[in-house]
Amino acid sequence: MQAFTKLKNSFTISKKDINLYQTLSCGQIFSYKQINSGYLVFSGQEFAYIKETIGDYLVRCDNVDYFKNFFDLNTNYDKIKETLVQFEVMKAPIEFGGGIRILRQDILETIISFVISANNNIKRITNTVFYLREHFGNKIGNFYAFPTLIQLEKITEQDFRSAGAGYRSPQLVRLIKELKNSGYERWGQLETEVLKNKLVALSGIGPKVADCIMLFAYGKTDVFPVDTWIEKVYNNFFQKCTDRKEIRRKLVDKFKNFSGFAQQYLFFYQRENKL
DNA sequence: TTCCAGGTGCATA
DNA sequence: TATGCACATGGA
Repeated sequence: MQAFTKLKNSFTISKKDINLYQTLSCGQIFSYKQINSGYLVFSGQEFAYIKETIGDYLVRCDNVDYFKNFFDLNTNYDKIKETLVQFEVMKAPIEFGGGIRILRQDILETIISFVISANNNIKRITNTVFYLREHFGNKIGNFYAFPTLIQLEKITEQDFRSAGAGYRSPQLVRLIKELKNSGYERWGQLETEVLKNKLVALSGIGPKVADCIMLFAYGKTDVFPVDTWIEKVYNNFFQKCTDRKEIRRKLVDKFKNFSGFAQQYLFFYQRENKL
């Protein structure tokens, strides 16, 4: 019997409100697997099995509240898209990937995953994150949770290298020490700039990784992670510029509290179409 | 073989 | 404060 058939609870999400393929493959999450009948989604100590039906997605999990928050179901994305589509540059990306929702992911997993993401590709990041789960995390059903901070503290630099973290391995060991007693779990209450200063003070976290963590774990939407793909977007659709700090400043100034949403629609559009 | 991938840290000026 | 280089590693 498959482990996910033992999950205790379920709820549905209408396909009008989400496109799961777009939401999972747009680069915001590394811990999911597409299987024949649907998706397995992992976050921190939880997981869900999601089955696609004609009109909606059936989410089976143990912790319904966790996954309703995870999929950001209290946010009205129609209103967000109505606002963004007024910008000419957003019309095609929203038409193409309008089913994306920003996930509210486990903070610790997001921090570690996006430090691994630096100068890396999504396939390899995914493999490294799953290696960490399978070698150091708690067993949940037939699967593995992301390691807790206590479990992460036991991982050596060589372990991280074996996981494929490469030259980021010593930074990860240092980062985990810094996270202990930092109170990072409660930083969501901080103003965006205060939170950013706290994050970039940690090992392995620069401005771009901090923006990703703020958007995907702390729910801050007045941020605009600028990576190699967004640099291409900016040069294709705005103007020629290689200064990522300047690109970020201009895009946040343009999209304000909708920046994080705009970023995901643009990122997905650029990456899927290799424009 | 070379380039690229959800960049960051560090030395130098 | 700004610039430039080194850093693992696998796929295209």
